[in-house]
Amino acid sequence: MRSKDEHKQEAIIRATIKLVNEIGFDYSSVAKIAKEANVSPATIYIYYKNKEDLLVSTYIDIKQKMSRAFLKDFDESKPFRDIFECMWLNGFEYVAKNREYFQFAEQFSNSPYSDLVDHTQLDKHFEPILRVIKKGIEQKVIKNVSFEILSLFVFYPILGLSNPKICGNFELNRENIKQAFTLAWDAIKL
Amino acid sequence: MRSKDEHKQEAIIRATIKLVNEIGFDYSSVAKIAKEANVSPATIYIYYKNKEDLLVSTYIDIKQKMSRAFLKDFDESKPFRDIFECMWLNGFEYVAKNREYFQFAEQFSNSPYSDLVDHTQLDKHFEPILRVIKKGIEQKVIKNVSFEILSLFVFYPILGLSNPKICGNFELNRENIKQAFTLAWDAIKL
Amino acid sequence: MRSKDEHKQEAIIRATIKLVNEIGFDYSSVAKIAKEANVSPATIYIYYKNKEDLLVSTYIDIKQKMSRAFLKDFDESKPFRDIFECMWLNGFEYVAKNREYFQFAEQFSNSPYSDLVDHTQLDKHFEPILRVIKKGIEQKVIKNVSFEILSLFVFYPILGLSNPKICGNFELNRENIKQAFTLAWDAIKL
Amino acid sequence: MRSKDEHKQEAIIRATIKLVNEIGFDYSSVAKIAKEANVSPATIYIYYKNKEDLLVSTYIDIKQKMSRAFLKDFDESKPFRDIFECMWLNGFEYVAKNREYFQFAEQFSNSPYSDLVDHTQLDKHFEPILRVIKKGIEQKVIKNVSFEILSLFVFYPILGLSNPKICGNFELNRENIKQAFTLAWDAIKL
DNA sequence: GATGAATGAGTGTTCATTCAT
DNA sequence: CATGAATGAACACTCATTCAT
Repeated sequence: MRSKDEHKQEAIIRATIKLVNEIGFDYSSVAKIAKEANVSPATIYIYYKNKEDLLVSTYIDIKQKMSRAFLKDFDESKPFRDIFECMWLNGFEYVAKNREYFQFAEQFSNSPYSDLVDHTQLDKHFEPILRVIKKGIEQKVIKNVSFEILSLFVFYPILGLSNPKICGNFELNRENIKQAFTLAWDAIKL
Repeated sequence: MRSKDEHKQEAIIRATIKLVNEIGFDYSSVAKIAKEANVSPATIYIYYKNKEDLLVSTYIDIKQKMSRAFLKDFDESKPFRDIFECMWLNGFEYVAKNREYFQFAEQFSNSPYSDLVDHTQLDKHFEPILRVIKKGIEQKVIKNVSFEILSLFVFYPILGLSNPKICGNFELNRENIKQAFTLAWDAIKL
Repeated sequence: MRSKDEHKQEAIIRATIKLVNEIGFDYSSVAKIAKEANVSPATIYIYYKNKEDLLVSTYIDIKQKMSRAFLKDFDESKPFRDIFECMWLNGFEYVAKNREYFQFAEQFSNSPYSDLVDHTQLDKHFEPILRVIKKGIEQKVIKNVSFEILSLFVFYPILGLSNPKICGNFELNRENIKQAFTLAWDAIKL
Repeated sequence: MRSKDEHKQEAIIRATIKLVNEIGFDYSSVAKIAKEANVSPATIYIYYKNKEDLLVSTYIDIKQKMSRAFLKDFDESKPFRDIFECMWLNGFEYVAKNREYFQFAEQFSNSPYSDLVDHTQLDKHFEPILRVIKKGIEQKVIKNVSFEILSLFVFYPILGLSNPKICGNFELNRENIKQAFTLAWDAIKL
């Protein structure tokens, strides 16, 4: 018996993300992904039940990595603004360094496959963020707005940075990041 | 290209937007769009060169309507903050009332078709906005950040509101809108 | 608009029967049938919903033709033995002249597609036969056995004649037919 | 090829017959048969050269068992009618008790695999039957018809009984069998 | 002997598009 | 102008079979 080749599975995931970003969600057929990964189309079906499974699994993988990045060095005992800054910068940096992941994620969440994901399950990983935000509101450090609105003005812009169609030739230097964070903070601070 | 024909063309556009939003970009085949519009597949090729043309045209149409909405009652002689508020609220209202347009636009800009659009041409419609922003920076009313960053924290969140996957059960009442605008304004004001 | 080409549909049916008989039910793929009929695989889907529909329709078509053949010159006023002989010989002749139909039918009824046919509906065409048989039993001309058993010893053998694997090099001349009918009649007569 | 192995081989044969009867010849893939037999697909290729070999071997196995059943208690010294009755009833009983075997056999003989079987070899097992029939004809006990026709009216109906599509809800009790034999005998007796 | 990973060729079906009417 | 018939190419997926372990 041959054992499952980790390299192959990784190659498949890489090929999936690459192709989806290059030619879009639709045109990324199983055959093309297989070719890009130097693998037979049939091989993909050893690792994944079907195309849906491949895409959903890849998405969940990315999301989990993302939540881990956001919560790196998370220390709830620090003052709100420090926690928030740490979290935001972590997120920013991670997205910036892994743009291709988030292009994929963006395309995925705009596809019908998105409905197949158990979002409440996935959101659990982001629960600590929610908790901190609530505390910030209680302490009257930030505005009392719903998490949806806050998210749209504070975290959603981060994802926009991964979209080369929105800011393709935009350089993410230290100064830019600082500026961007200032906008995010000013938006929510009281 | 009069009367009866425009009915058909409109039906095709409506069907395109509806299907793309309901079943996603990839599954929206020409045949299905034709059926939804009560038209033969061949008829679509009378009004549009091919599928690409249909989708691109629909996108441009939406974008133009959007720029017109943003610039309604545009009066460059007013003070910056008034112009900005008017513009932002117009945009917000229009997006809120035409969510399906922007779901389509979102899906479109994440597809490879997006590359086929002459963005510089499209951006011309938004040129007055750019001009006002620049003036605001010169007058030291708002922060001196690149248009890309500003856009991400001020206008990009508006689009997020049209995405039911982001804020599906979120009610857009007068108070919410006011709150949201406050966040946008606080983000950029000096 | 091009109108549906009867020749094409006929060619598809002919190709289906021919291929099923030559290479068997399993190996008769849609692609092969299309090639045999000098038609694109996609064309088959204009005339039939799917492969199942193609096969089931072909089967029903054959069965209806068969019932019509059995009941040719059917005259219920004649004496039982005459009706029976006429019916049986009609059937024999038809099967003999259209062996390929019945090879297909045999293969079909041994396939899982068979379950998809509304047999009670199909059997209605054979209802007159059933009625005559019952009368024969009442008049004590033939043995009082269930229709299933009678059918197996009287009509089922007819179908066997169409199977070249059972009697491939068997010549069906006038004398043979007479002999065969004698066996059938002796089997059931009282 | 001892102990444990025979268990496996038997399991494979059982799984083959079961699956072919349940889901049909075409859908019975090697992978599915392997799963049903709790065995790896590769294992099947230890016992059989390929799928064809598996199916053909299974068929021959069934046929041999059948000929042995027909010829149980075969005693050529008895009068013709007794030999015939014994043979026929043996056959009937065996088929009735092993319907699944004959469903498989029926499907097999309608498949292209059937051509791969050396029928003259197989028919040797039935040679004693042929010999007896010939004697019956010489002794003017039965009609002088070709073995093919005789077979169709006497033995072929027996196989029909194994086909649930022909007589699914038909109960095979002692009386039925007697009746059926009477039909068979009346058909051929002079 | 026995296995599951691996695959090229094939499956049924739908695609975007063209064509004759 | 408008249509449904027609199609080659592509789709997601499964096949029988082989191979390294």
